[in-house]
Amino acid sequence: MILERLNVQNESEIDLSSVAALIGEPARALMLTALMDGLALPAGELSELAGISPQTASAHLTKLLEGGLLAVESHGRHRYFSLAGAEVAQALEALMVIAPLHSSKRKLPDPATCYARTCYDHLAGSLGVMLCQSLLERGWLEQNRLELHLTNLGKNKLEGLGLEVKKTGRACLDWTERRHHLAGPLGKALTAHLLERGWLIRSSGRSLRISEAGKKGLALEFGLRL
Amino acid sequence: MILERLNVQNESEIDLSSVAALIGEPARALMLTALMDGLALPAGELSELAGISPQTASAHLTKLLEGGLLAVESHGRHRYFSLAGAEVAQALEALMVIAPLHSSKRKLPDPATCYARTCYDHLAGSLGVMLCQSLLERGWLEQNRLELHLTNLGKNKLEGLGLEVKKTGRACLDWTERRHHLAGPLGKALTAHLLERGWLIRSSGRSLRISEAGKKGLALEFGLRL
DNA sequence: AAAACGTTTCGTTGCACAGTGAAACAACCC
DNA sequence: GGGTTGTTTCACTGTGCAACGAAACGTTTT
Repeated sequence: MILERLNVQNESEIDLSSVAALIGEPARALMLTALMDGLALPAGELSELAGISPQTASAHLTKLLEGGLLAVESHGRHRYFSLAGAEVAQALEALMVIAPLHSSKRKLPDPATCYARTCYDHLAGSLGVMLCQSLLERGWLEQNRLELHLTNLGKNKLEGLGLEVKKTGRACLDWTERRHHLAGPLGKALTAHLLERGWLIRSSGRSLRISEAGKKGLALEFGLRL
Repeated sequence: MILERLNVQNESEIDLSSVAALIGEPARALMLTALMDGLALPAGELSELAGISPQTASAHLTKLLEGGLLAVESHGRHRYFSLAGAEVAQALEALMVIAPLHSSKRKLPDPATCYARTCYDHLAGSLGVMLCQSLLERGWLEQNRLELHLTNLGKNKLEGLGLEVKKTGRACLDWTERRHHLAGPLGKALTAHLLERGWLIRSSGRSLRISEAGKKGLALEFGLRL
């Protein structure tokens, strides 16, 4: 997980108006506000969110990066963008205060979404972090830097659930929890499994909720205390 | 069918990006920062400050007004613009924080400028406030709401200095001091006199400094303790 | 190996908007 | 009154930049 931050080529050119101009483009403003909860989102998702094509979004994200408003984290072929710091979120909030009508329209991070959501293709939120933690504690998973491998115990247990065992996992930083959750093919497969079984149910947006069966099942199979 | 005014008249159209876009234009940003001390400046001075023609400045100022970033006060043929509120200044500061180079380049209000500066055409800063205060205490000036009139004593004294006595003054709120100083024709004439005599010397920008002769003269003639 | 996917680069088009000169308007001065 | 000054309006030009299609690149998956 490499956190790169592009240095501004000509620093003397960057001033108040430049930063404001970066925010002052509807599509960019949408992407920035989407990141205000500190979550890191991939370029594609941001482009969808802003209602623009991936190419256009890429150009915008590059500018935001160069302007020091965003940080990026490359995960394979994905690039996860997040606000460069709390000061950026603060500035956005300050602007919202003086944006007449929208001070009422602005919504705080949804608690349900914080609890359980999809992070691209896998489970995130505090539930995702808890699950990952539990699998590590039980010895189903082994962590080597950012790689998460199934142990033999884990393989057996997952086979018992009818899951592919060839897949490998990857640690993904959860921005609401500031701890890792399980991503990569394994994370994707596991999440898909939980959805198929009806333990997790897609709610509005990326938010997820747990079914009654899911509560029992997750406690029984993965040792989660919910 | 002519589409009248695509400009944001409908407040529901105003959002984060619109406000940021207003600030994100170099000339407008310059004018806004010039107003960050809370001072109200006329359109002409703002256009000069931003290095643009009066027409262009007028267009910009109109937009800033419609966007709710500025307030305006008409005094005769002058229109004094000021920030619409403290929240605006706060947002501008928040933006300066995340403007890379300017976190180091950003200068707090210059102490010298805080001490003595021109406010359009008259003396402002703590020196301006002190002078106004002293003239009131000595009974040269009388205050009636925002009007500052010379008393007979004041007229005599100023005539002794070779100043016009027909002129009348106006109280102008000093934002660095949060107290009034002497403005209006009288303030202008008095300041011009101080400059002519070499008691005050124009420094960089609107900042002023006091000469040695000025220190003595101001103490002697106006009872200022410097 | 090939195929699928996420992302970026390139080339082009189109539009919003800052900028100006000329002129109108308004308030102040002598 | 006429002249001056501060500001705005109008009509027009030029350009910076967001947008997209097409294609290239790098990674992951089968």
